[in-house]
Amino acid sequence: MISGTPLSLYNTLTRTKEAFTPLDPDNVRMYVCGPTVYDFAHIGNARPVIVFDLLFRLLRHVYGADKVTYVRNITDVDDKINARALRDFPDLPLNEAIRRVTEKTESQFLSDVAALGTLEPTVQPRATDNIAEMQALIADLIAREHAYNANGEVLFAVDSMADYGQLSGRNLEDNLAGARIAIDAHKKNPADFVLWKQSAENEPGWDSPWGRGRPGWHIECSAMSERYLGQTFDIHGGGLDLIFPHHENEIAQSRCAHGTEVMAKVWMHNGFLQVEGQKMSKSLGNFVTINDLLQTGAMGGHAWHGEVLRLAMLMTHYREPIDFSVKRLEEAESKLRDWQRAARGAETGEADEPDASVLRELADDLNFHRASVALDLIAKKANRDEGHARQCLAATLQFLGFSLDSLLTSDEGWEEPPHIAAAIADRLAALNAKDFAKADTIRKDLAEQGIALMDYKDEAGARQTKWEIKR
RNA sequence: GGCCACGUGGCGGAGUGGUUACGCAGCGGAUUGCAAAUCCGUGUACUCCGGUUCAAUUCCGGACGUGGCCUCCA
Repeated sequence: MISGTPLSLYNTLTRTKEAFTPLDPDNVRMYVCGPTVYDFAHIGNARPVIVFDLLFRLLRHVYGADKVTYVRNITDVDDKINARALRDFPDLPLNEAIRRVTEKTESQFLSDVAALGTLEPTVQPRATDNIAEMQALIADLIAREHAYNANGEVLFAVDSMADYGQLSGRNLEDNLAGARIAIDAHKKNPADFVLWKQSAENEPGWDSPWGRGRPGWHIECSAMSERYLGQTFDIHGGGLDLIFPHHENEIAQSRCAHGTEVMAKVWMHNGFLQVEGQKMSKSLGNFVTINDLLQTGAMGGHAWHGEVLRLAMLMTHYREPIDFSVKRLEEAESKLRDWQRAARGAETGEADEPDASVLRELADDLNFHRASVALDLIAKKANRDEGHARQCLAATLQFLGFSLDSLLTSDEGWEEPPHIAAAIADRLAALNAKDFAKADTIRKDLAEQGIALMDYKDEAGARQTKWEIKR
């Protein structure tokens, strides 16, 4: 362990916080459920992306940047995708229509997510590139008598697994009590779920020993995690809502196919999100996509920087519910600006280490909020010019996925317009001549261009001016 | 009906069996030609009802409230 930081993570499987020990410190392996690419990702989708990016960064720091494998899948086979393809491209052949939908949505997702300050996962496999692996897994399950063929569907037999339901803490009787499971005559147990289903002519399908069809929802993650991470790996993450049935069924498939006791050692789940105190839904009209926030005034009347969204998301512990609101975004924005102001002028290099106290807080089940308190303290020291606080703050911000000037200068390709420097020089000359009227005029002109000027005195006591973009 | 979270001061949000969380906003002060930025100081809290305890916001039980899952929704 490079930094000697002991990690402790909350494990849904045991409902406790546990010391984390990787199976192989030279290859720490994490799988996170990624998007189904049929529509813009909403801000709820952004939460696991951001949370597990933070964990990825922490793991890379602790075990080494090249010793962590992070897999986030792209689900590009799904009935919602089919429906969208038929709706949007009714005149194209189905496969072509589907390809259009998934390619467009995937690239949109990747650019949205990049704006949130996230690193790219090591591998981002697509379901459609892993059909053969899924079929092999299903064949194994049938061979081991954990799956059966009925009515043209291959189903997983939950009764064949003694400890099915371990992750979600529910037993099969509980599920039946709800009486909301469709009783299908062809299922041996109503809780049995589909591994492979037949496709009609107008549905995408692949040839298989069980006829032309397509995979069930859960099997892709079992197949892809095995392919890239092995039969047993360290961490599996996703949203709270995936615990049941998705993750429960992934576990059932993988363990039964491989005859293993464990699929992933640690299961981590982020909490849900509301918008302005209400459940996010299209019918309530408060459905907000990442892209809306980055590009439009859908929330708060103007677009928000991706790093502001990142901070707004991390301000609350990942397992707690979040109420996503304009007020929260404003608070995140002013906090990030405070940090960037305090870090300004820092000279950073590759050797700069993130702050130890920040790392310590993050190592405690990703307690970002306590880490941010530590960051506030460093920022305060930086503002007082204490020691290496400024460098430390800058390095820590970058480690956490924030840039050093995104809120102080303009977004992309920003270069300081020469007239700003000239105007500042003119104004300083005016000030030294005690021509305050002229100085104020210059400041007002720049303010109208969105540039805020701030006077201060340098170490020699001479008057200086700095500037930043104001909103 | 079953299972699972959560309920902290104006807001955000940690944490703890007894001692200031912290941040934002507010207020007071310093600094400043003015302003901004920055620094210093400062008030308000733990949903309700029982129980355990010398002591509970923190443990236990219950109530109420909010949200999630049991419907291929992160």
